[in-house]
Amino acid sequence: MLDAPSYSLKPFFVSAVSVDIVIFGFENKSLRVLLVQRGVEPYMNRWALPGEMVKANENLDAAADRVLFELTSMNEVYLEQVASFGAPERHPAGRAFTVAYYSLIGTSAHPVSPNGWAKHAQYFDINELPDLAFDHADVLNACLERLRERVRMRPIGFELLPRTFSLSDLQNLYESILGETLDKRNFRKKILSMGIVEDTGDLQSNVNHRPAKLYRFDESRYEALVKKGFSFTV
Amino acid sequence: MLDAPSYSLKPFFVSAVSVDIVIFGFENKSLRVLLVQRGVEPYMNRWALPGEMVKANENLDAAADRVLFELTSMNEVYLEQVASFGAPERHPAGRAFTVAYYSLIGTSAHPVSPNGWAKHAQYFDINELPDLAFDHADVLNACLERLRERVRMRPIGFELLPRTFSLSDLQNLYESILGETLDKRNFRKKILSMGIVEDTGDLQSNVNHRPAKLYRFDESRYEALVKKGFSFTV
DNA sequence: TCAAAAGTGTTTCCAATACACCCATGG
DNA sequence: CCATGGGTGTATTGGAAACACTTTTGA
Repeated sequence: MLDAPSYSLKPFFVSAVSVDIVIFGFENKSLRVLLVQRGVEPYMNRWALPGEMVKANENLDAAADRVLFELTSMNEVYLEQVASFGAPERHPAGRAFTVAYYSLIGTSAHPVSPNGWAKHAQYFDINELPDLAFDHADVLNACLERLRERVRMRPIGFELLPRTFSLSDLQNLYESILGETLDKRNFRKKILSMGIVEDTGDLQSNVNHRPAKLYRFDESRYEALVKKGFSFTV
Repeated sequence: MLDAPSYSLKPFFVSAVSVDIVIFGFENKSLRVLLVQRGVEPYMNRWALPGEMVKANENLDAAADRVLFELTSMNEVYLEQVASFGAPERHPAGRAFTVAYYSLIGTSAHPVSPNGWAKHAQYFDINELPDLAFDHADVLNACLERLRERVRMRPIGFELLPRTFSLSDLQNLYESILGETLDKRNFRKKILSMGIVEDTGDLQSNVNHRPAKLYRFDESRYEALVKKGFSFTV
Protein backbone atom coordinates (compact mmCIF):
# COMPACT_ATOMS: atom_id res chain seq x y z
CA MET A 1 0.00 0.00 0.00
CA LEU A 2 0.99 3.62 -0.21
CA ASP A 3 2.98 5.42 2.43
CA ALA A 4 0.99 7.35 4.95
CA PRO A 5 2.31 10.89 5.12
CA SER A 6 1.23 13.41 7.75
CA TYR A 7 -2.00 14.01 5.90
CA SER A 8 -2.86 10.32 5.62
CA LEU A 9 -6.41 9.14 5.23
CA LYS A 10 -7.95 8.11 8.48
CA PRO A 11 -11.06 6.21 7.58
CA PHE A 12 -13.61 6.23 10.36
CA PHE A 13 -14.36 2.57 10.03
CA VAL A 14 -13.61 -0.52 8.02
CA SER A 15 -15.51 -0.71 4.79
CA ALA A 16 -15.43 -2.55 1.53
CA VAL A 17 -16.06 -1.39 -1.99
CA SER A 18 -17.32 -3.73 -4.66
CA VAL A 19 -18.68 -3.56 -8.16
CA ASP A 20 -21.88 -5.32 -9.19
CA ILE A 21 -22.84 -5.80 -12.78
CA VAL A 22 -26.14 -6.17 -14.50
CA ILE A 23 -25.26 -8.18 -17.57
CA PHE A 24 -27.97 -7.83 -20.15
CA GLY A 25 -28.44 -10.28 -22.96
CA PHE A 26 -31.12 -10.74 -25.57
CA GLU A 27 -32.43 -14.03 -26.77
CA ASN A 28 -35.66 -15.50 -27.95
CA LYS A 29 -37.24 -12.06 -28.23
CA SER A 30 -36.67 -11.23 -24.63
CA LEU A 31 -34.30 -9.21 -22.57
CA ARG A 32 -32.35 -11.26 -20.08
CA VAL A 33 -30.10 -10.71 -17.12
CA LEU A 34 -27.28 -12.96 -16.01
CA LEU A 35 -27.51 -13.86 -12.33
CA VAL A 36 -25.42 -16.10 -10.11
CA GLN A 37 -26.60 -18.28 -7.28
CA ARG A 38 -24.68 -17.72 -4.09
CA GLY A 39 -22.89 -20.67 -2.54
CA VAL A 40 -21.88 -18.81 0.63
CA GLU A 41 -23.45 -16.91 3.48
CA PRO A 42 -25.06 -14.47 3.71
CA TYR A 43 -27.97 -15.08 1.38
CA MET A 44 -26.77 -18.64 0.70
CA ASN A 45 -28.58 -20.07 -2.34
CA ARG A 46 -30.15 -16.77 -3.29
CA TRP A 47 -29.65 -15.33 -6.74
CA ALA A 48 -27.56 -12.20 -6.94
CA LEU A 49 -25.82 -9.92 -9.36
CA PRO A 50 -22.30 -10.91 -10.28
CA GLY A 51 -19.84 -8.74 -8.40
CA GLU A 52 -16.51 -8.65 -6.62
CA MET A 53 -14.49 -6.49 -4.30
CA VAL A 54 -12.41 -3.87 -6.00
CA LYS A 55 -8.72 -4.72 -5.72
CA ALA A 56 -6.15 -2.50 -4.07
CA ASN A 57 -4.72 -1.08 -7.25
CA GLU A 58 -7.63 -1.45 -9.56
CA ASN A 59 -9.82 1.14 -11.18
CA LEU A 60 -13.56 0.79 -10.81
CA ASP A 61 -14.02 0.22 -14.53
CA ALA A 62 -11.22 -2.35 -14.48
CA ALA A 63 -12.90 -4.21 -11.64
CA ALA A 64 -16.10 -4.31 -13.63
CA ASP A 65 -14.24 -5.59 -16.68
CA ARG A 66 -12.64 -8.27 -14.56
CA VAL A 67 -15.92 -9.53 -13.13
CA LEU A 68 -17.36 -9.66 -16.58
CA PHE A 69 -14.38 -11.48 -18.02
CA GLU A 70 -14.18 -14.05 -15.25
CA LEU A 71 -17.81 -14.90 -15.71
CA THR A 72 -18.24 -14.78 -19.46
CA SER A 73 -14.70 -14.81 -20.91
CA MET A 74 -15.71 -11.72 -22.83
CA ASN A 75 -13.57 -8.67 -23.25
CA GLU A 76 -14.14 -5.16 -24.57
CA VAL A 77 -17.80 -5.20 -23.86
CA TYR A 78 -20.10 -2.23 -23.58
CA LEU A 79 -20.02 -1.22 -19.92
CA GLU A 80 -21.49 1.81 -18.22
CA GLN A 81 -21.36 2.91 -14.62
CA VAL A 82 -24.80 3.69 -13.26
CA ALA A 83 -24.91 4.45 -9.55
CA SER A 84 -23.49 3.62 -6.15
CA PHE A 85 -25.25 2.09 -3.20
CA GLY A 86 -24.08 2.31 0.36
CA ALA A 87 -26.89 2.01 2.88
CA PRO A 88 -25.28 1.11 6.22
CA GLU A 89 -27.37 -2.03 6.62
CA ARG A 90 -27.19 -3.29 3.05
CA HIS A 91 -24.66 -5.99 3.94
CA PRO A 92 -25.08 -7.88 7.21
CA ALA A 93 -21.35 -8.32 7.67
CA GLY A 94 -20.40 -4.67 7.71
CA ARG A 95 -20.27 -1.52 5.72
CA ALA A 96 -20.21 -2.39 2.06
CA PHE A 97 -20.42 0.08 -0.77
CA THR A 98 -21.08 -1.07 -4.27
CA VAL A 99 -20.75 0.63 -7.61
CA ALA A 100 -23.28 -0.64 -10.11
CA TYR A 101 -22.58 -1.15 -13.80
CA TYR A 102 -24.54 -2.60 -16.62
CA SER A 103 -23.14 -4.29 -19.65
CA LEU A 104 -24.50 -5.47 -22.95
CA ILE A 105 -23.28 -8.71 -24.39
CA GLY A 106 -24.22 -10.22 -27.68
CA THR A 107 -26.64 -13.08 -28.09
CA SER A 108 -26.34 -14.84 -24.78
CA ALA A 109 -24.84 -18.12 -25.94
CA HIS A 110 -21.61 -17.82 -23.97
CA PRO A 111 -19.70 -20.17 -21.78
CA VAL A 112 -20.56 -19.02 -18.31
CA SER A 113 -18.21 -19.98 -15.53
CA PRO A 114 -19.30 -19.12 -12.02
CA ASN A 115 -16.43 -18.31 -9.72
CA GLY A 116 -15.69 -18.78 -6.02
CA TRP A 117 -18.79 -17.72 -4.17
CA ALA A 118 -21.22 -18.66 -6.91
CA LYS A 119 -22.71 -22.08 -7.53
CA HIS A 120 -24.53 -21.44 -10.77
CA ALA A 121 -24.95 -18.76 -13.31
CA GLN A 122 -27.99 -18.40 -15.48
CA TYR A 123 -29.88 -15.92 -17.59
CA PHE A 124 -33.32 -14.85 -16.42
CA ASP A 125 -36.02 -13.18 -18.43
CA ILE A 126 -36.31 -9.60 -17.26
CA ASN A 127 -39.96 -10.25 -16.48
CA GLU A 128 -39.35 -13.42 -14.50
CA LEU A 129 -36.68 -12.52 -12.03
CA PRO A 130 -36.21 -14.42 -8.78
CA ASP A 131 -35.86 -12.74 -5.39
CA LEU A 132 -32.45 -11.21 -5.22
CA ALA A 133 -29.90 -10.99 -2.41
CA PHE A 134 -28.97 -7.71 -0.70
CA ASP A 135 -30.42 -4.63 -2.38
CA HIS A 136 -29.75 -6.12 -5.79
CA ALA A 137 -33.32 -5.60 -6.91
CA ASP A 138 -32.80 -1.85 -6.53
CA VAL A 139 -29.47 -2.04 -8.30
CA LEU A 140 -31.00 -3.95 -11.15
CA ASN A 141 -33.85 -1.49 -11.48
CA ALA A 142 -31.52 1.48 -11.60
CA CYS A 143 -29.56 -0.21 -14.37
CA LEU A 144 -32.65 -1.12 -16.33
CA GLU A 145 -33.92 2.43 -16.18
CA ARG A 146 -30.56 3.69 -17.34
CA LEU A 147 -30.51 1.24 -20.20
CA ARG A 148 -33.97 2.39 -21.27
CA GLU A 149 -32.80 5.97 -21.29
CA ARG A 150 -29.58 5.24 -23.17
CA VAL A 151 -31.00 2.93 -25.76
CA ARG A 152 -33.19 5.75 -27.05
CA MET A 153 -30.28 8.16 -27.38
CA ARG A 154 -27.36 6.04 -28.46
CA PRO A 155 -27.07 3.16 -30.92
CA ILE A 156 -26.10 0.67 -28.23
CA GLY A 157 -28.91 -1.78 -28.96
CA PHE A 158 -26.72 -3.36 -31.61
CA GLU A 159 -24.40 -4.61 -28.87
CA LEU A 160 -27.09 -7.09 -27.93
CA LEU A 161 -27.56 -8.51 -31.41
CA PRO A 162 -25.36 -10.72 -33.58
CA ARG A 163 -23.25 -8.88 -36.15
CA THR A 164 -25.98 -9.27 -38.72
CA PHE A 165 -29.62 -9.04 -37.87
CA SER A 166 -33.00 -8.39 -39.42
CA LEU A 167 -34.97 -5.22 -38.81
CA SER A 168 -37.53 -7.31 -36.97
CA ASP A 169 -34.81 -8.54 -34.62
CA LEU A 170 -33.93 -4.95 -33.91
CA GLN A 171 -37.52 -4.00 -33.36
CA ASN A 172 -38.07 -6.93 -31.00
CA LEU A 173 -35.03 -5.84 -29.07
CA TYR A 174 -36.31 -2.31 -28.65
CA GLU A 175 -39.72 -3.54 -27.70
CA SER A 176 -38.41 -5.78 -24.97
CA ILE A 177 -36.10 -3.16 -23.54
CA LEU A 178 -38.65 -0.41 -23.58
CA GLY A 179 -41.56 -2.63 -22.60
CA GLU A 180 -43.83 -1.20 -25.29
CA THR A 181 -44.77 -2.12 -28.85
CA LEU A 182 -43.67 -0.08 -31.84
CA ASP A 183 -45.22 0.41 -35.24
CA LYS A 184 -43.44 -1.75 -37.78
CA ARG A 185 -43.54 0.59 -40.75
CA ASN A 186 -42.57 3.64 -38.75
CA PHE A 187 -39.77 1.80 -37.01
CA ARG A 188 -38.23 0.59 -40.26
CA LYS A 189 -38.63 3.95 -41.91
CA LYS A 190 -36.81 5.59 -39.03
CA ILE A 191 -33.93 3.15 -38.78
CA LEU A 192 -33.33 3.01 -42.51
CA SER A 193 -33.54 6.76 -42.94
CA MET A 194 -30.75 7.29 -40.42
CA GLY A 195 -28.33 5.54 -42.73
CA ILE A 196 -26.43 3.76 -39.98
CA VAL A 197 -27.34 0.21 -40.92
CA GLU A 198 -26.10 -1.40 -44.07
CA ASP A 199 -27.78 -4.11 -46.10
CA THR A 200 -25.44 -7.12 -46.16
CA GLY A 201 -27.13 -8.61 -49.19
CA ASP A 202 -27.71 -11.82 -47.24
CA LEU A 203 -31.01 -13.31 -46.20
CA GLN A 204 -32.08 -15.44 -43.29
CA SER A 205 -32.03 -19.14 -44.05
CA ASN A 206 -34.02 -22.08 -42.75
CA VAL A 207 -36.96 -20.08 -41.58
CA ASN A 208 -40.45 -21.27 -42.39
CA HIS A 209 -41.58 -17.92 -43.66
CA ARG A 210 -40.28 -15.32 -46.03
CA PRO A 211 -36.60 -14.81 -45.14
CA ALA A 212 -35.64 -11.38 -43.86
CA LYS A 213 -32.85 -9.22 -45.19
CA LEU A 214 -29.85 -9.06 -42.92
CA TYR A 215 -28.25 -5.77 -41.94
CA ARG A 216 -25.19 -4.74 -40.05
CA PHE A 217 -24.56 -1.66 -37.93
CA ASP A 218 -22.15 0.70 -39.64
CA GLU A 219 -20.30 2.27 -36.76
CA SER A 220 -17.92 4.39 -38.79
CA ARG A 221 -20.88 5.82 -40.70
CA TYR A 222 -22.53 6.60 -37.39
CA GLU A 223 -19.42 8.39 -36.08
CA ALA A 224 -19.22 10.43 -39.25
CA LEU A 225 -22.85 11.49 -38.96
CA VAL A 226 -22.41 12.46 -35.31
CA LYS A 227 -19.61 14.80 -36.34
CA LYS A 228 -22.05 16.50 -38.68
CA GLY A 229 -24.53 17.02 -35.86
CA PHE A 230 -26.65 13.91 -36.25
CA SER A 231 -28.13 12.48 -33.12
CA PHE A 232 -29.65 9.06 -32.80
CA THR A 233 -33.14 8.69 -31.36
CA VAL A 234 -35.74 5.97 -31.38
CA MET B 1 -19.13 -1.37 14.24
CA LEU B 2 -21.13 -4.46 13.46
CA ASP B 3 -20.20 -7.92 14.66
CA ALA B 4 -18.17 -9.96 12.28
CA PRO B 5 -19.85 -13.33 11.78
CA SER B 6 -18.14 -16.19 9.98
CA TYR B 7 -18.93 -14.59 6.66
CA SER B 8 -17.50 -11.20 7.64
CA LEU B 9 -16.22 -8.75 5.07
CA LYS B 10 -12.51 -8.93 4.62
CA PRO B 11 -11.52 -5.85 2.76
CA PHE B 12 -8.26 -6.30 0.95
CA PHE B 13 -6.92 -2.90 1.99
CA VAL B 14 -7.78 0.24 3.88
CA SER B 15 -9.90 2.62 1.91
CA ALA B 16 -12.08 5.64 2.46
CA VAL B 17 -15.35 6.64 0.90
CA SER B 18 -16.37 10.25 0.60
CA VAL B 19 -19.02 12.30 -1.13
CA ASP B 20 -18.19 15.37 -3.19
CA ILE B 21 -20.79 17.85 -4.27
CA VAL B 22 -21.03 20.20 -7.16
CA ILE B 23 -23.23 22.96 -5.82
CA PHE B 24 -24.69 24.93 -8.69
CA GLY B 25 -26.05 28.42 -8.26
CA PHE B 26 -27.23 31.04 -10.72
CA GLU B 27 -26.60 34.73 -10.44
CA ASN B 28 -26.01 37.63 -12.71
CA LYS B 29 -27.00 35.59 -15.76
CA SER B 30 -24.37 33.00 -15.17
CA LEU B 31 -24.14 29.53 -13.82
CA ARG B 32 -21.88 29.23 -10.82
CA VAL B 33 -20.27 26.53 -8.76
CA LEU B 34 -19.42 26.74 -5.09
CA LEU B 35 -15.83 25.77 -4.38
CA VAL B 36 -13.76 25.70 -1.22
CA GLN B 37 -10.12 26.51 -0.83
CA ARG B 38 -8.19 23.81 0.98
CA GLY B 39 -6.36 24.76 4.15
CA VAL B 40 -4.65 21.39 4.56
CA GLU B 41 -2.37 19.04 2.66
CA PRO B 42 -2.53 17.60 0.13
CA TYR B 43 -3.34 20.28 -2.40
CA MET B 44 -3.01 23.00 0.24
CA ASN B 45 -4.51 26.27 -1.05
CA ARG B 46 -6.05 24.67 -4.10
CA TRP B 47 -9.73 25.01 -4.81
CA ALA B 48 -11.77 21.85 -4.50
CA LEU B 49 -15.30 20.56 -4.42
CA PRO B 50 -16.89 20.51 -0.99
CA GLY B 51 -16.92 16.96 0.34
CA GLU B 52 -16.52 14.81 3.41
CA MET B 53 -16.00 11.24 4.43
CA VAL B 54 -19.14 9.19 4.72
CA LYS B 55 -19.81 8.36 8.38
CA ALA B 56 -20.07 4.86 9.74
CA ASN B 57 -23.84 4.75 9.90
CA GLU B 58 -24.71 7.23 7.25
CA ASN B 59 -26.36 6.75 3.90
CA LEU B 60 -24.65 8.24 0.87
CA ASP B 61 -27.50 10.66 0.27
CA ALA B 62 -27.45 11.66 3.93
CA ALA B 63 -23.73 12.38 3.76
CA ALA B 64 -24.33 14.60 0.76
CA ASP B 65 -27.13 16.40 2.60
CA ARG B 66 -24.84 16.91 5.55
CA VAL B 67 -22.02 18.42 3.51
CA LEU B 68 -24.47 20.74 1.87
CA PHE B 69 -26.04 21.80 5.14
CA GLU B 70 -22.76 22.42 6.91
CA LEU B 71 -21.63 24.67 4.13
CA THR B 72 -24.78 26.53 3.19
CA SER B 73 -27.20 25.98 6.08
CA MET B 74 -29.66 24.82 3.48
CA ASN B 75 -31.90 21.82 3.81
CA GLU B 76 -34.13 19.87 1.47
CA VAL B 77 -32.29 20.92 -1.60
CA TYR B 78 -32.38 19.26 -4.98
CA LEU B 79 -29.63 16.65 -4.93
CA GLU B 80 -28.79 13.95 -7.44
CA GLN B 81 -26.13 11.29 -7.41
CA VAL B 82 -24.08 11.27 -10.58
CA ALA B 83 -21.12 8.93 -10.56
CA SER B 84 -18.34 7.42 -8.51
CA PHE B 85 -14.62 7.87 -8.91
CA GLY B 86 -11.99 5.55 -7.53
CA ALA B 87 -8.77 5.59 -9.49
CA PRO B 88 -6.09 4.11 -7.22
CA GLU B 89 -3.88 7.17 -7.48
CA ARG B 90 -6.54 9.83 -7.17
CA HIS B 91 -5.64 10.61 -3.56
CA PRO B 92 -1.96 10.70 -2.62
CA ALA B 93 -2.64 9.44 0.90
CA GLY B 94 -4.26 6.17 -0.03
CA ARG B 95 -7.20 4.59 -1.67
CA ALA B 96 -10.08 7.01 -1.68
CA PHE B 97 -13.39 6.49 -3.43
CA THR B 98 -15.76 9.34 -3.91
CA VAL B 99 -19.39 9.48 -4.88
CA ALA B 100 -20.25 12.64 -6.79
CA TYR B 101 -23.50 14.56 -6.41
CA TYR B 102 -24.73 17.80 -7.77
CA SER B 103 -27.20 20.10 -6.13
CA LEU B 104 -29.16 23.14 -7.18
CA ILE B 105 -29.59 25.95 -4.75
CA GLY B 106 -31.56 29.13 -5.24
CA THR B 107 -30.02 32.46 -6.05
CA SER B 108 -26.60 32.15 -4.54
CA ALA B 109 -26.84 34.79 -1.82
CA HIS B 110 -26.36 32.43 1.11
CA PRO B 111 -24.23 32.52 4.17
CA VAL B 112 -21.41 30.20 3.34
CA SER B 113 -19.41 28.77 6.21
CA PRO B 114 -16.36 26.78 5.28
CA ASN B 115 -15.62 23.95 7.70
CA GLY B 116 -12.49 22.28 9.07
CA TRP B 117 -10.23 21.69 6.13
CA ALA B 118 -11.45 24.65 4.09
CA LYS B 119 -10.21 28.22 4.36
CA HIS B 120 -12.64 29.96 2.06
CA ALA B 121 -15.72 29.18 0.07
CA GLN B 122 -16.72 31.07 -3.02
CA TYR B 123 -18.83 30.81 -6.14
CA PHE B 124 -17.06 30.67 -9.46
CA ASP B 125 -18.51 31.32 -12.87
CA ILE B 126 -18.72 28.00 -14.71
CA ASN B 127 -16.57 29.49 -17.46
CA GLU B 128 -13.90 30.84 -15.14
CA LEU B 129 -13.00 27.94 -12.94
CA PRO B 130 -9.63 27.70 -11.20
CA ASP B 131 -7.44 24.60 -11.26
CA LEU B 132 -9.01 22.03 -9.02
CA ALA B 133 -7.50 19.58 -6.54
CA PHE B 134 -7.54 15.80 -7.08
CA ASP B 135 -9.68 14.70 -10.03
CA HIS B 136 -12.30 17.27 -9.19
CA ALA B 137 -12.28 18.73 -12.69
CA ASP B 138 -13.51 15.37 -13.99
CA VAL B 139 -16.08 15.15 -11.24
CA LEU B 140 -17.34 18.61 -12.03
CA ASN B 141 -17.58 17.85 -15.72
CA ALA B 142 -19.58 14.71 -15.13
CA CYS B 143 -22.00 16.67 -12.98
CA LEU B 144 -22.33 19.47 -15.48
CA GLU B 145 -23.10 17.05 -18.26
CA ARG B 146 -25.69 15.37 -16.12
CA LEU B 147 -27.26 18.69 -15.26
CA ARG B 148 -27.47 19.56 -18.95
CA GLU B 149 -29.21 16.30 -19.65
CA ARG B 150 -31.64 16.61 -16.77
CA VAL B 151 -32.55 20.22 -17.22
CA ARG B 152 -34.00 19.42 -20.63
CA MET B 153 -36.15 16.59 -19.30
CA ARG B 154 -37.28 17.74 -15.87
CA PRO B 155 -38.40 21.12 -14.57
CA ILE B 156 -35.47 21.43 -12.19
CA GLY B 157 -34.25 24.76 -13.52
CA PHE B 158 -36.70 26.50 -11.21
CA GLU B 159 -34.63 25.30 -8.24
CA LEU B 160 -31.98 27.80 -9.26
CA LEU B 161 -34.30 30.79 -9.45
CA PRO B 162 -36.08 32.81 -6.76
CA ARG B 163 -39.69 31.82 -6.14
CA THR B 164 -40.86 34.39 -8.64
CA PHE B 165 -38.99 35.11 -11.82
CA SER B 166 -39.44 36.57 -15.27
CA LEU B 167 -39.45 34.49 -18.42
CA SER B 168 -36.23 36.18 -19.41
CA ASP B 169 -34.65 35.04 -16.16
CA LEU B 170 -35.68 31.52 -17.00
CA GLN B 171 -34.36 31.80 -20.51
CA ASN B 172 -31.03 33.20 -19.29
CA LEU B 173 -30.79 30.29 -16.91
CA TYR B 174 -31.32 27.74 -19.65
CA GLU B 175 -28.89 29.51 -21.91
CA SER B 176 -26.13 29.48 -19.34
CA ILE B 177 -26.66 25.87 -18.41
CA LEU B 178 -26.86 24.63 -21.97
CA GLY B 179 -24.22 26.98 -23.29
CA GLU B 180 -26.30 27.99 -26.29
CA THR B 181 -28.73 30.76 -27.12
CA LEU B 182 -32.43 30.17 -27.53
CA ASP B 183 -35.06 32.00 -29.57
CA LYS B 184 -37.04 34.30 -27.30
CA ARG B 185 -40.44 33.90 -28.89
CA ASN B 186 -40.19 30.15 -29.25
CA PHE B 187 -38.94 29.76 -25.72
CA ARG B 188 -41.80 31.76 -24.20
CA LYS B 189 -44.36 30.02 -26.37
CA LYS B 190 -43.10 26.66 -25.23
CA ILE B 191 -42.91 27.44 -21.53
CA LEU B 192 -46.30 29.15 -21.41
CA SER B 193 -48.00 26.46 -23.45
CA MET B 194 -46.96 23.81 -20.93
CA GLY B 195 -49.11 25.43 -18.30
CA ILE B 196 -46.69 24.82 -15.46
CA VAL B 197 -45.86 28.43 -14.66
CA GLU B 198 -48.39 30.79 -13.21
CA ASP B 199 -48.56 34.56 -13.64
CA THR B 200 -48.27 36.11 -10.16
CA GLY B 201 -49.76 39.41 -11.33
CA ASP B 202 -46.67 41.21 -10.06
CA LEU B 203 -44.11 43.07 -12.07
CA GLN B 204 -40.44 43.73 -11.60
CA SER B 205 -39.72 47.03 -9.89
CA ASN B 206 -36.82 49.46 -10.08
CA VAL B 207 -35.54 48.34 -13.41
CA ASN B 208 -34.61 50.95 -15.97
CA HIS B 209 -36.55 49.31 -18.72
CA ARG B 210 -40.02 47.94 -19.16
CA PRO B 211 -40.69 45.76 -16.10
CA ALA B 212 -41.25 42.07 -16.74
CA LYS B 213 -44.16 40.01 -15.49
CA LEU B 214 -43.26 37.68 -12.67
CA TYR B 215 -44.20 34.01 -12.72
CA ARG B 216 -43.98 31.15 -10.31
CA PHE B 217 -43.50 27.44 -10.96
CA ASP B 218 -46.69 25.52 -10.22
CA GLU B 219 -45.39 22.19 -8.99
CA SER B 220 -48.76 20.61 -8.22
CA ARG B 221 -49.95 21.48 -11.71
CA TYR B 222 -46.82 19.86 -13.09
CA GLU B 223 -47.40 16.68 -11.07
CA ALA B 224 -50.99 16.53 -12.30
CA LEU B 225 -49.91 16.88 -15.91
CA VAL B 226 -47.28 14.18 -15.53
CA LYS B 227 -49.98 11.78 -14.37
CA LYS B 228 -51.80 12.47 -17.60
CA GLY B 229 -48.73 11.59 -19.62
CA PHE B 230 -47.21 15.03 -20.04
CA SER B 231 -43.47 15.18 -20.23
CA PHE B 232 -41.39 18.29 -19.87
CA THR B 233 -38.84 19.14 -22.55
CA VAL B 234 -36.96 22.27 -23.47
C1' DT C 1 -35.72 61.28 -26.30
C1' DC C 2 -32.76 57.59 -25.47
C1' DA C 3 -31.30 53.13 -23.84
C1' DA C 4 -32.59 48.74 -22.39
C1' DA C 5 -35.10 44.87 -22.12
C1' DA C 6 -40.20 43.13 -22.44
C1' DG C 7 -43.49 41.41 -25.13
C1' DT C 8 -45.90 39.57 -29.22
C1' DG C 9 -47.78 36.04 -34.37
C1' DT C 10 -47.26 33.92 -38.48
C1' DT C 11 -45.35 30.90 -41.78
C1' DT C 12 -42.69 27.08 -43.09
C1' DC C 13 -41.11 22.58 -42.73
C1' DC C 14 -40.25 18.22 -41.07
C1' DA C 15 -40.87 14.45 -38.05
C1' DA C 16 -44.27 11.55 -35.62
C1' DT C 17 -48.31 8.97 -36.11
C1' DA C 18 -51.90 6.14 -37.84
C1' DC C 19 -53.12 2.68 -40.73
C1' DA C 20 -53.85 -2.49 -44.17
C1' DC C 21 -52.48 -5.38 -47.56
C1' DC C 22 -49.47 -8.40 -50.52
C1' DC C 23 -45.12 -11.40 -50.59
C1' DA C 24 -41.90 -15.28 -50.01
C1' DT C 25 -40.75 -19.33 -47.79
C1' DG C 26 -41.13 -24.12 -45.48
C1' DG C 27 -43.99 -27.59 -44.21
C1' DC D 1 -52.54 -24.28 -49.75
C1' DC D 2 -51.68 -22.82 -45.28
C1' DA D 3 -49.18 -20.59 -41.61
C1' DT D 4 -45.75 -17.43 -40.47
C1' DG D 5 -43.53 -13.45 -40.35
C1' DG D 6 -41.36 -9.99 -44.10
C1' DG D 7 -41.99 -6.05 -46.47
C1' DT D 8 -44.11 -1.74 -48.24
C1' DG D 9 -46.62 3.94 -48.91
C1' DT D 10 -49.57 7.73 -47.94
C1' DA D 11 -52.14 11.15 -45.61
C1' DT D 12 -52.56 13.84 -41.45
C1' DT D 13 -51.13 16.36 -37.66
C1' DG D 14 -48.45 18.84 -34.39
C1' DG D 15 -44.31 20.62 -32.81
C1' DA D 16 -39.81 22.97 -34.06
C1' DA D 17 -37.67 26.73 -36.13
C1' DA D 18 -37.09 31.04 -38.37
C1' DC D 19 -37.97 35.66 -38.16
C1' DA D 20 -38.72 41.82 -36.66
C1' DC D 21 -41.09 45.21 -34.69
C1' DT D 22 -43.69 47.74 -30.94
C1' DT D 23 -44.09 48.75 -25.88
C1' DT D 24 -42.87 50.32 -21.33
C1' DT D 25 -40.02 52.05 -18.04
C1' DG D 26 -36.07 54.98 -15.74
C1' DA D 27 -32.59 58.07 -16.53
